[in-house]
Amino acid sequence: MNIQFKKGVLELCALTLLAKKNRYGYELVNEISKNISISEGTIYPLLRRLKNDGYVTTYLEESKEGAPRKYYQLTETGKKMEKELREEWLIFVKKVNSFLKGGVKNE
Amino acid sequence: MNIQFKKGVLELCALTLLAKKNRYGYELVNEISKNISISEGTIYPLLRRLKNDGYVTTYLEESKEGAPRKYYQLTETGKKMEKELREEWLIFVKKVNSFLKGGVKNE
DNA sequence: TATAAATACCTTGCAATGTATAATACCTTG
DNA sequence: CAAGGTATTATACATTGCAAGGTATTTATA
Repeated sequence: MNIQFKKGVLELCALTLLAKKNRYGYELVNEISKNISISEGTIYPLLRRLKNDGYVTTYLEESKEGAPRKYYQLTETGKKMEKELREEWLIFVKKVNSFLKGGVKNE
Repeated sequence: MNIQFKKGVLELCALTLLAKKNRYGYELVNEISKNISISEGTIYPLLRRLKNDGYVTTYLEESKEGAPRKYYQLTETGKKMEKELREEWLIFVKKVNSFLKGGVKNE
């Protein structure tokens, strides 16, 4: 899969999944991997960015299956960001598709 | 507009426009800019990459309106690439949209 | 003639972000 | 206690878009 397509979209995917419920990093990797190939080395730095930017907060919880899990929870800013990014994405896709269909305006 | 969304997509846009007819760099900047904000500093390096990778060939033509124009022409490899990238893009969009609609499989 | 503006091309350094790889740590099972 | 799955983190790297700046040509303006 084209690596470049993913840039910026993974953030949207992560925010979207977190908008439904709190999840831990490893879980996000697995969920996203079902549709888009992705590795751990991608998600964890992304989650740290989201936290640094104030879009999520984190808390630890024990797990019966291994190491403790760090859960990520959207902040209000994060929820707002999720909506904005989603809208931007839909507009962007429309514009690109208008190219593919040969319909460049004013030509 | 989100910069990251553009990654890789601009290449597809350029290839798509070139699939219709040969164009010069400055023209591509203007055409793409009608839909997606883009600067010359993005297109010229991109076109050089396309040439280095064998997707386009170039030739010069005089212009009455300014400096000579460097036209870009798709090679056979370039045409193939355009199709592939287009298909990859459409598949990718579908996958992302399946996230946005909340329909992550196997959940 | 000189100056400005538009056209057209190119280069450099930077920022953002995905990847590969490895290290660390926890827990369960044999 | 060693092995392997679970889970997080860190580092070095590659790609690509952007801003800023530069060059050259033509035409219009002063």
